[in-house]
Parts: sequence; C-alpha cells; structure tokens
Amino acid sequence: MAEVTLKNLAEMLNLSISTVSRALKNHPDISNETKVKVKELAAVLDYEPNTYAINLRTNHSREFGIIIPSISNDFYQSFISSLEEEVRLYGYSLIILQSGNNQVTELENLKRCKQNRMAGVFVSITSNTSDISNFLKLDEQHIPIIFFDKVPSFEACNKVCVDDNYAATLAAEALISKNKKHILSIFGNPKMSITTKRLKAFEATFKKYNSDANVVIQSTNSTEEAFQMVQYYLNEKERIDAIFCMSDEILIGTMKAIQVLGLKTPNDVGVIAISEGIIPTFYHPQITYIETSGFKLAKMAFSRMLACVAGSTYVQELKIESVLVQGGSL
Amino acid sequence: MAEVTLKNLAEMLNLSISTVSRALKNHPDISNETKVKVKELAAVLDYEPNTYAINLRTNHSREFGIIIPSISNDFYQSFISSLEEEVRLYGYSLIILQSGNNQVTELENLKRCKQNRMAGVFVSITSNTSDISNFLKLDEQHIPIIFFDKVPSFEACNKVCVDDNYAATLAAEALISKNKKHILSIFGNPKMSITTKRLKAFEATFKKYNSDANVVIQSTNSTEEAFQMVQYYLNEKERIDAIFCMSDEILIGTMKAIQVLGLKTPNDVGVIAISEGIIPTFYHPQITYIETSGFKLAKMAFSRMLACVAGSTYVQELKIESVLVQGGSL
DNA sequence: AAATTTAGCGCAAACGATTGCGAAAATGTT
DNA sequence: AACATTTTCGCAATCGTTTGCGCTAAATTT
Repeated sequence: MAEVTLKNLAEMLNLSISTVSRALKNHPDISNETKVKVKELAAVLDYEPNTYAINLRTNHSREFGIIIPSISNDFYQSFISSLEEEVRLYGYSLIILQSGNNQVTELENLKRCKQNRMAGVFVSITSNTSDISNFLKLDEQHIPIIFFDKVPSFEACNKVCVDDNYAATLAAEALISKNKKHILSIFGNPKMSITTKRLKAFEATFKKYNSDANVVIQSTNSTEEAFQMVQYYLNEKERIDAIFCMSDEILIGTMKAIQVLGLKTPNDVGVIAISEGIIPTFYHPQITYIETSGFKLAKMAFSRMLACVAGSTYVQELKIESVLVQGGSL
Repeated sequence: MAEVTLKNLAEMLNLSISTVSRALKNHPDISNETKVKVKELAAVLDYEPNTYAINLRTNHSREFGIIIPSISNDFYQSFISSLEEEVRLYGYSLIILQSGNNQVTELENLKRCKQNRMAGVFVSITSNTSDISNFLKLDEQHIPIIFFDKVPSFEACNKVCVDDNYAATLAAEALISKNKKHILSIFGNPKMSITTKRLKAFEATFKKYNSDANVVIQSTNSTEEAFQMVQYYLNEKERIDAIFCMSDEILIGTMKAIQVLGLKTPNDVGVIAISEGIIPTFYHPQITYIETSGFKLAKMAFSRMLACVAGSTYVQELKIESVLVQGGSL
C-alpha cells in the first residue's frame, strides 16, 4: 500500500496539490464544498503529513534532546519522566543521549543535536566538563540550551537547578530543632560543586544558630564507604545521635549500617537526608528528607525552554527551593 | 551566519551542486583535484548534510522509538540505558515515549512513531493492552516492532522477554536446596501474565522435587500490602523460615517488615527475590536474587531490531535465561 | 586523421509540503 | 451589457540532497 500524499489525494480528486493542501488547512481561498470533499477522502485514507517534508521546509523539528551522564539515577529518572510528559503534551518528542560521564561522548551527543537541528537541548554536564564553548555554539544555530542540575559556572546561560544552599540549610535547621548534639554529617565528593555548596550552607547554619552541637563532617565516594563509616562511628563510645546524608547514595549505605547494628530510627539514632524521594520510602519509619525532586525541576526547565523556543533571548538562572518531607526517622 | 549547504559550497567553488555532492561522497566520476578542493572547503566551513533533506529523500530516519508504561522502574531504566548505548553506537537516536500504563496514550505514542516514520519501535505494552492490531499496522509502513518484557500473547510478532518459567524455577530450587520448610511466597497482580507464569513454574518445581515444604502462596498489588502481609506472617506461631518475593516492589515491602520486627536475614528468616538487581544491594547482607536485568534484554532486542531493519521478515520469540545471584539473605 | 572511448562535470527531476502570485470563473455593480 | 469585484483554484518555486542521464572535451584506439 502506497503512502498517502497530497499528490495522491490531488490526483484522486482532480485537484491541484496546493488546493488539497489549503483545503486541509482551512484556507479561506477554498470553497466549503471542496474542503469537505478533500477532508473526507483524507480521513478515509488516513492521510498524515510527511514530517520529513515539513522539517525540511521549516528547518526545525519538534524534537528536544536531553544529554545526561546516565539514566541510572533516581534524580535523572524522575526528571526525564516528568520532562517527557510535558514534551509530549506539547507535541514534541524527547531524545535521550547518555554521556556516560565522558566528555568525548558528551561532545558527540552535542554534535548529534546540532546535526538533527533539534528544537532545543537539555543538558546536565559531566562532572569534569569545564569548557562549554561547544555548547554555546548551538546558539548560532538557534538551538536553545537549558542546563539543569549539574550546570556550568559560566554565567551567560540558562540554568535550572536545585537550591543547594537552601536544601542544606533546611536539613541543618531540622537537626537543630530536634536538639541533636552529636551529628555525623556525610557529604559526597568534595570536588563536586554540589558538595561544597551544601557543606558550606550546612556549617553556616549551625553557626548562625549558635549551636553547641558536635558536628562531624565526613566525605565519601560511594555507598560502601558510607556503610563502613557509619558502622565505625556508631560503635564509638560517644554515641552519634543523628546522621545527615547528603545524597541517596549515602543514605543507602547509612541505613545498611544501622540495620546491621540492629539499631532503629529515630530512637537509637536519627537520620535525615537530601534525597530525590524514592529511597526514603524503602524504610520504616520512612526517612525524613529534604526533597530535591527532578519533577519540579523538569517542569521549570521545560517552561524556560518553551520561552527560548518562542524567541526569548533573555538568560536566566532558576533555582528550586526544596521542601522538608517529614518521615519518622529524625 | 547562514547555513552551509551544498548550494553554498557549489557557488563558492564555481561548481554544480551535484559535483559537490559527488565529490564529498568520493564518487569516481569526480577528479581528485576537485574532490580535494571541495572537501577542504567543506571542512573549513564545517559543512554538515541536512538531516531533514536526507530523511525526506530516503523516507526514513535513524531514530528508534521506545514505548513503555513508565520510566520510573528499575527494569526499564536499565533497559533504556543499555539500549541507548547500542543505538548511539550504530548512529541512531532513541526517542522515549511513556504510556503511563494508559492505552489511549499508548496509541497516541504509536501514532507518533508512525508519523515520524521511525526506523523501528520497541514496545512494552500496558497491562491491559489486548488488541495489538494497531501495532501490527506499522508493518505496512515497514516499521519493525520489537515487543519486550510485557509482550502480547499474539504469536506472529517479534518478542524478547525474560524467561519467567526459568526464573521462578531457579528461585524454587534455591529454596529447596536450602531446605526451607515454611515458605511465604508473595506474587504480584494475578491478572498479569508475568504473575501466572512465575507462579505456575514455582509451584511445579516444588512438586517436581517432591518437596514437603509448606508453601504459602499470596498475592499483593503494592509494596505497602507486602509490608503488612509479611508482618502478619512473621508474627504467626509457626514461624515462616523463608520468603520469596516475585518482584522488587514486593522485596522492598518485605524487607521493611523484617526490619520493623528487628529480624535479620538469613538467620531469622531467609529471603530470595526475582529482581532487576539494584534493590538487593540496598541491604546487608545483600539479597540473594534471580536476575532479570534489562541490560541483556536490551542488547538482544537491539540485535533483533537491526536484523528487522536490514529486511528480515522472520518472526522470533527470544527468551533470556536468568541467573541466580548469590547474596547472603537465604 | 578519423572514430571511439572515457574522464569529468552539469541539468533536471525527485522526495512532500507550503505559499506568493496570477488566472479563470463566478458574482456583483452600474 | 460592459465592467469591477470576489471567489476559487492552479502554477511554480522553495527547502537540501541525491542520482540518472546527457553533454563536452580530452585521451585512446584504429
């Protein structure tokens, strides 16, 4: 069965291609009579305009790209899931490109976005991407870029990210209000900006409230390290009464240790985390956490993207304020 | 800065468009001299062929679609992650379409794939999709479809899925070899084919080995239900000595209950699950599980897809045999 | 030197949809 | 009835790339 094209329809109806095209688009030049005839046949034959032809003509497609280090991460997962919904509702498609936290692959992906003349690109950069000139080149092709989550420090670009200061502050305040005195605070890789930001705000909050709490700051690179560390600290004489986990990764290791030692939250030890929100529900009582969900972030990133596609050249840095989700672990 | 096109290059070099095109493609009709000139200019100006024009001409794009109920699922996540890698290596792109387990959305997504004349579509159907005629229509447009994971029962289509019989059998054998006698076996929604398949094979295995174990079969629809159920059974007089969890969802609820009761695996109670593999590492000791990873499945699905794209009309149902991953929970 | 081959390149159509412009037909106006 | 206007539609170009065919001039053969 041959494809149904305007040409096809035109021949069948003894009309010109242009008339058929206009009829389908309700162009005022076309009589009602012909419109009806054309539309009927189009419906019967299930005519669908050829996307490729339209893309060629308009020189842009209704596709967005998203470049991320890896899908296998709760945060990106919720971000993508949420973004895909929005994108679909607006008649766009979403193309996923993983960089595997590799700069070369990241660049290749970027090139793909350029080649495919995508309507726009969402990017969360790899942890060692510093030169973003290649990203900015897309602007020449009028392909807007929205950076999210892991954003470059360069100023003149659109960014949407979690307010790390605020999230860490909320966590610190929660610990202070619960009157915790011996707090183990576990952070991630100190090279990452996310870590330094959170750490800074965390410590500043304790100072601000003139807290007399003994706050032990530690950093880890993996769930396993957190697991070992928590076991070590919970076996110390002067018992830790609360643990702060900067990420889901750390939270998982922390909870493993707590369980191995046969302890329970919140009585034996309090736990609070900054989390995407899924992992905290895996425990009972559910973990109290500061939410840094990808859902909201995706909505914001998308609305910013729409503005850019519509022609906004205005550059913005948006931050999402997290909220404290009360579980029973603190 | 204007786009660099063949026309542009041709004018600059005082050549015809066709010559430029052929020069770039190393056509034998073109002299070496011109080839060099053309290629040099193309390189300098960073010429990139217009994908839209090529798509229009060839009437197909290098894009695959993937339609799934939801991304927020470890299995799909690993599947997509793995698939995206393959797809990218072969110069294709992957477009994600979530159906939200909704048949209407699923159909819309399918239509999008047809409209965009994708090179092929990977589909995991919603739990209540029974009529797959719409999927088969894509064949008319020469768009191959590979069903994966949740596949229709209809025979004449390409399917790639986990061998549920084998996975459940492995789990049962593990329980038998550990000499467990009071086994709580928790399955998912009995309406889903995945549940009935696993249940059937599970029971059959106990029979086959003439096991005298007391196997309690239960079904749940959520993590919360599993949580309640396990608490109930573990409080009974005749103590359960092992729990089988058909899915990650159930495993999470089960472990919550075990922790609330202050029990430990494997001594107080053994646990074994069929799982994607991430969740089992969240506990200590790690949960012993039968792997149903999306990674391998994605590789298989992709190679099958390549064959179809290459013209294979041959229809196949492929199954992946799971393996037992030894943790310390049984 | 004439005839034939071959190397090197350009013309033009095609993919399918859109749109400015012009033309014919229908209607209205004097 | 002659002219002006409006309705209704078709021609042809365009987006960028590819490709069959034909053309010219040089190289080869006779």
